[in-house]
Amino acid sequence: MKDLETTKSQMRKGMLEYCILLLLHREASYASDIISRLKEAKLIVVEGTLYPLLTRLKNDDMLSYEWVESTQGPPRKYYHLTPQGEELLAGLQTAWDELTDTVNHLRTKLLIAKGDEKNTDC
Amino acid sequence: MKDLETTKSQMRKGMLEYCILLLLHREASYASDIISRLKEAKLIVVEGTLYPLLTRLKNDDMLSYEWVESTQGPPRKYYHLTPQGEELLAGLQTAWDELTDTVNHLRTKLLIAKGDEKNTDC
DNA sequence: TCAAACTACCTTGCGATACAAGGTACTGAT
DNA sequence: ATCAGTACCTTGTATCGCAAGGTAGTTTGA
Repeated sequence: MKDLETTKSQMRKGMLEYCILLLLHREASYASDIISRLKEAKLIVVEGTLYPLLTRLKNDDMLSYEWVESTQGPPRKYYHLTPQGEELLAGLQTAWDELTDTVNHLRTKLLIAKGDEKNTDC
Repeated sequence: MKDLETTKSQMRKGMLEYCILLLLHREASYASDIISRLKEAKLIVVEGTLYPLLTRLKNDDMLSYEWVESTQGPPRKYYHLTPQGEELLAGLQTAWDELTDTVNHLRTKLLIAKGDEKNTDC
């Protein structure tokens, strides 16, 4: 039964963009490092997902970057939020809150109504 | 700037399946009614989204349905959860909780670290 | 010197999803 | 008989995440 895994994966869609903006809001970072940080936070992301996403955000003027030389290995592209990116982050913040409110509302209204029938305060 | 709308829409992916299982967990229902209920909960879903989703869940034995005659209009397909569907719902419940925990963790760790610097309890 | 390992960049092709738009069919009222 | 209302469903398009594969600079070690 692979459907649970599929849907769990689907649940992450869209939130990745939000989480990446969150990470970059604090401080500039580069792709490989972003992947490591998200993995620490239990959000597995791979290169084939992240690079197109960063490019999209850059093309929409939400991010910009500078090349920074590294003492070990090739140079790195450090991304940071533009003012527009900060606005987008604020908007996603609100969207995220509204969405969780909606789902939790549905949940308490529907699940408790069936599972927890001891509540007879009507 | 259409990117916010796009991403808000993305944030809903995967959660629709969860919300629909939530609705059907309480009582059987049919497609048009499910759309109305989700709209009340501020989750806009259209037919072209819902019908394929219901079919997918039925083909995976998460849902089953019966035709029920209506006093007004054509007969309706009333969907309800199978035992497997109940298991899936429980799994999605856990997945949802873990995901919101992860995101909220990232948020308090990163946003407050920058915006709210009065917290100097280190 | 040359090759292997490491790091970091990026692209291509696939499957899954949401949505817009359009189509079928039954019912009841004008 | 025709039109509005309800409920079903399908097709085509765009987007997204991911697996897999590719490029290139740096360091290490034989």
